[in-house]
Amino acid sequence: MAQADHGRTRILDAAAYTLRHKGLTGAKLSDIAKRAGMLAPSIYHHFPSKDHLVEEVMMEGIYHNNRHIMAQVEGLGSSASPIVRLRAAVVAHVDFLLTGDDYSSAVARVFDDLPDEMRKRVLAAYSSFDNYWRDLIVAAQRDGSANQALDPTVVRKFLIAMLDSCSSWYRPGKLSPAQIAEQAADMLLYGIAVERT
Amino acid sequence: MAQADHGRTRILDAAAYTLRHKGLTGAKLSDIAKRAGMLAPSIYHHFPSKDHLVEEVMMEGIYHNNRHIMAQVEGLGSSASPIVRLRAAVVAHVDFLLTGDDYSSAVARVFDDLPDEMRKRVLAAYSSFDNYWRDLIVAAQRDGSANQALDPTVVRKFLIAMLDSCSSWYRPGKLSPAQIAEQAADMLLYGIAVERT
DNA sequence: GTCTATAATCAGATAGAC
DNA sequence: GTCTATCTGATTATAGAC
Repeated sequence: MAQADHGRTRILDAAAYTLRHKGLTGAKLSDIAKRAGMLAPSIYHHFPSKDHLVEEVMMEGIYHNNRHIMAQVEGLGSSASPIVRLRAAVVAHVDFLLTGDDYSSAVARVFDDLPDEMRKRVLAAYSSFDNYWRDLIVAAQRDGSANQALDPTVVRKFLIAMLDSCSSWYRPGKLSPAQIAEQAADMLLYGIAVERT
Repeated sequence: MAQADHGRTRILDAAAYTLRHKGLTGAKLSDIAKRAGMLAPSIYHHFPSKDHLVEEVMMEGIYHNNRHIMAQVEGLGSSASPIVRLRAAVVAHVDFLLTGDDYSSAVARVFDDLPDEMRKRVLAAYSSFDNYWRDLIVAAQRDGSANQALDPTVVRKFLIAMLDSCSSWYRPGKLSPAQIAEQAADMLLYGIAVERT
């Protein structure tokens, strides 16, 4: 990060921002270039094609987010219970998205629209991340602190979709990113209802 | 529905299917036409532009889904408690998406990519729907059966994003649509955790 | 490393025959 | 009501000067 406006990095940042806000086909090369302070053809000096640029943003987004969540969870220390670890992951994920990481928001926004071949590669990179979530959920179930009647895969899909959505609807105002993260964690762990009926 | 392959309807169905599976820009007019059994220019005899066609699919999707959920909830009768009504809405929404309504799945898939003006109009049509969800949530909170510490708007956003996602990841196999719907309802109402810690 | 052309492609839309 | 042929505009990508 010492050299944040080195050409390549400046373009990647501009692409992440533009993909996040305009989607895959909405993000024109000229928009990205403009934000990076250059004209469209100049991008080709740094990247062979729009697809290559997009793919690099996706990979960065996945690894950024992944590293951040893992760091928060593992930072709890080995004494933390599985359910506490799961809660920390939820909070970290929401907080990361809302505190302005364009890369991970870009992934959430454009993933479904990627060309087939690229989506396969990005999905493969994502799978280690998926497994991490899965392990958090399964550990809590084995521990008896999470409902064993829930399917871990279904929980993971619903959970990630729910959390990823916040970057598209959140606007600063009444609630802070940290408060949204707490609400998400409470909702996911304890549900909307006060008690089982 | 008696005349399901009337020209207009055939095109709308084809557009809903194609938008659902390929997204807004991925759904070419030629793809839609092919599925409707004609060539692209023929669409212009029935619709003035791709945008008009897309907008009509969005509106249909919203009203279909809306009517279905309301019918299920109101069908419970006036004796049903707010939390039971909320659960019924969740189940109905998931079940509707997974039992093959291309229109509402198309809305979930392409909404964020719509041109600004159209998105505003679609959002306006959506707002009565949003209010219905909001009322279900607020009623349960007032009733004391839902956690009053949760922000109703945040709950609604997270809830809808979570439920809408299932049409993009669900594949028939181990679990049926009805089972996914039950898992979603249990997750949302009671949470992943067994008890508050 | 960025620019000014310009090519190549593709998709939405139109004209007009049948 | 659907077709063939064509136009138009936008966007990715290339060539080559500076």
